[in-house]
Amino acid sequence: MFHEGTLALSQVEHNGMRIDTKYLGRTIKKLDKKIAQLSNEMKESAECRRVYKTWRKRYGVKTNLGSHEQLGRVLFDDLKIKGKGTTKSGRWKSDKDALEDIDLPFVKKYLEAEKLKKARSTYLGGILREVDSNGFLHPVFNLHTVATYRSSVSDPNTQNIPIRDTYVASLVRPCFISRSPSGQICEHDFSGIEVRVSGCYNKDPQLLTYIRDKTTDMHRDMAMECYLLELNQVTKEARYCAKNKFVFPEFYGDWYLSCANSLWMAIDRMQLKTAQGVSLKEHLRRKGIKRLGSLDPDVRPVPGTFVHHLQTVEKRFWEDRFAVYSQWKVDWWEAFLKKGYFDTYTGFRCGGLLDRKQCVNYPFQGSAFHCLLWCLIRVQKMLRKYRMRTVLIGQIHDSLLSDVAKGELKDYTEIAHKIMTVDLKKHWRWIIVPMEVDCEVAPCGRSWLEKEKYNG
DNA sequence: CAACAAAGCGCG
DNA sequence: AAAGCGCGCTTTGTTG
Repeated sequence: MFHEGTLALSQVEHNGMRIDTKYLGRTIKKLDKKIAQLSNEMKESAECRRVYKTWRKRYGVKTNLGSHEQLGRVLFDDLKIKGKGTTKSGRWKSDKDALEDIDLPFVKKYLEAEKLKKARSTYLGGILREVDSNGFLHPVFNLHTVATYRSSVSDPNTQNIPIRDTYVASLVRPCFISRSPSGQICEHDFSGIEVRVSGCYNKDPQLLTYIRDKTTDMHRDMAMECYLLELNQVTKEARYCAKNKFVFPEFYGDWYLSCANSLWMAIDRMQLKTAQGVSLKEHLRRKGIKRLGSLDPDVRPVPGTFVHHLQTVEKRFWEDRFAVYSQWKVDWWEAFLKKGYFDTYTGFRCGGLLDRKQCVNYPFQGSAFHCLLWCLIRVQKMLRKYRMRTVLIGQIHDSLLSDVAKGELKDYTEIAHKIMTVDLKKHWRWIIVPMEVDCEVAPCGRSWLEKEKYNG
């Protein structure tokens, strides 16, 4: 599969992604201006003066407003703001999490500037550096670099193009356009494939039911438990938080203390409410949970705190709800210790120095990607067989990116959908759950940003 | 100047 | 006992 995959991905490299170079140049200029403007405000506006003066006092001509190490010293040493601890080497933590609750205009501007600088240098700058004279990008796909036997992409990396922050996405994604004014950027995405594949390994009956029975909803149920909600009180946002701040972290080996913290912070940051409009802080207070509680691992959780509550949620999660999954992890790890390796269902052997979490996470991270890779190979064969003009232009772990030629959308999406949901399952009988695919398509000649849900 | 480590941040 | 997994890329700051 990797031999065929290498050939297929080299074709994807050759195809390349069309770049809107005019937009790129324009947006770089615009961002440079915005970044300079922000930097100016940090130095000269009245509301920022106190912080900037303190900074100058400490660093003089060495003042660098892009240095997070300097920022940490200024805020947490000089201005006595309460920090969020230090890194391993003893410097103040100064990432987004440590800064975003500080109510200073200077810090708000700093965070905004850092965000724009990231967009400017990593993304727009990276694209500009790599785009060829025809306006095409040809990123490099690797199958030999990743410990889990996933893929990686470089020069530039097109597997981490911004999407979650809608503003940054709206700056970067318009760069990626169809190669023809009548063509369409199209993306097929396996939904929840890592969870599905993990179900194939651990065969936890509860997890399999969640996957197979569409009337059930794991993330909704965990939102109910985490925030003590009734079914009719769960909002989309609460479900989102349960999914991304509890379920996935727990599946990958996180623990209740850090989950409790991020779920709790999310209430204010995302202004979480019940469906009826009551703030979740207030809601929890009515249920007897009045504060977060200590995040110190050595302090025993106190009843009436959110930390204590999450401890019980975690216990039920692993000991009652997903007990079979829990036991599978124990068995898989012990088998690895005994043999020194494990084999994935897709035919890969992982050995060497692995810790417990890596050992129980690698098999489905790799296997999930192999599902996508197998489909990519097949889709490309079909495109060639039917002499279609649609081309594959990328792959993002569980999704397939294409530039669909005029008049081929219906055929292409049918082919891709069938391969991903039907043929794949026939090829690998270990896939004992349904595979589901979301398809998104951009209007003719428009960019990757503008993809929207497509229904046959 | 190059090489490297650390910290940070984007994605699945 | 430790306290999410996997990547690539950038800037800062140090070292030789």
